Amino acid sequence: MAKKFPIANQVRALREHKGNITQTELGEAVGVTRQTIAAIEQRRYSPSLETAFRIALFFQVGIEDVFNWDE
Amino acid sequence: MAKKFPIANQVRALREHKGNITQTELGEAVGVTRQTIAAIEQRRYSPSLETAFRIALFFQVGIEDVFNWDE
DNA sequence: CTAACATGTTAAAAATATTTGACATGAGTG
DNA sequence: CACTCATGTCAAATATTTTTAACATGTTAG
Repeated sequence: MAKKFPIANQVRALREHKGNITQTELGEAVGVTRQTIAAIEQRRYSPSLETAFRIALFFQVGIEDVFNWDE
Repeated sequence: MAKKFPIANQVRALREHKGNITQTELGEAVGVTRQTIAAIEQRRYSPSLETAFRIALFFQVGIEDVFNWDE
């Protein structure tokens, strides 16, 4: 079970670099709960493309600056 | 309901440009059904980030060459 | 110390994506 | 015409994501 999904991400690093945004704050900003942010950071599942886009938009970077293929 | 999701995509154009790939062929190549490809092309829902990545990889372009924000 | 956060984690429910199995149409071919 | 193929669509089932509501830990501020 629990096979980790094949896309790495920089969410935690971006949160920290962009002035210590909290999981809760990021979640509120992009419209998901903090548990969802935590699950994404831990690569527990593949978020929707829409959520991924919203996170990238929040940090004002491209999607591929947040998520990258990593099989 | 049925509000269209806010990300446009170039899947159909890419299929046609890349030598008339069929929805069925693309689906098989990326591991989803042809109905899923059809739904994505028609913007009926937000695919998973993983499916989006696999489509971009298939066409050998970046994710943002396939999907773009469009609220 | 105590109170307030930030994060981890989990189980159950709700929402959404995806599959499966149909049936329909139009285009093209023999 | 009859046939195949590409696509649209739909309903029901299944899978996956996301929410909600807890409880736990470590850290920091007063």
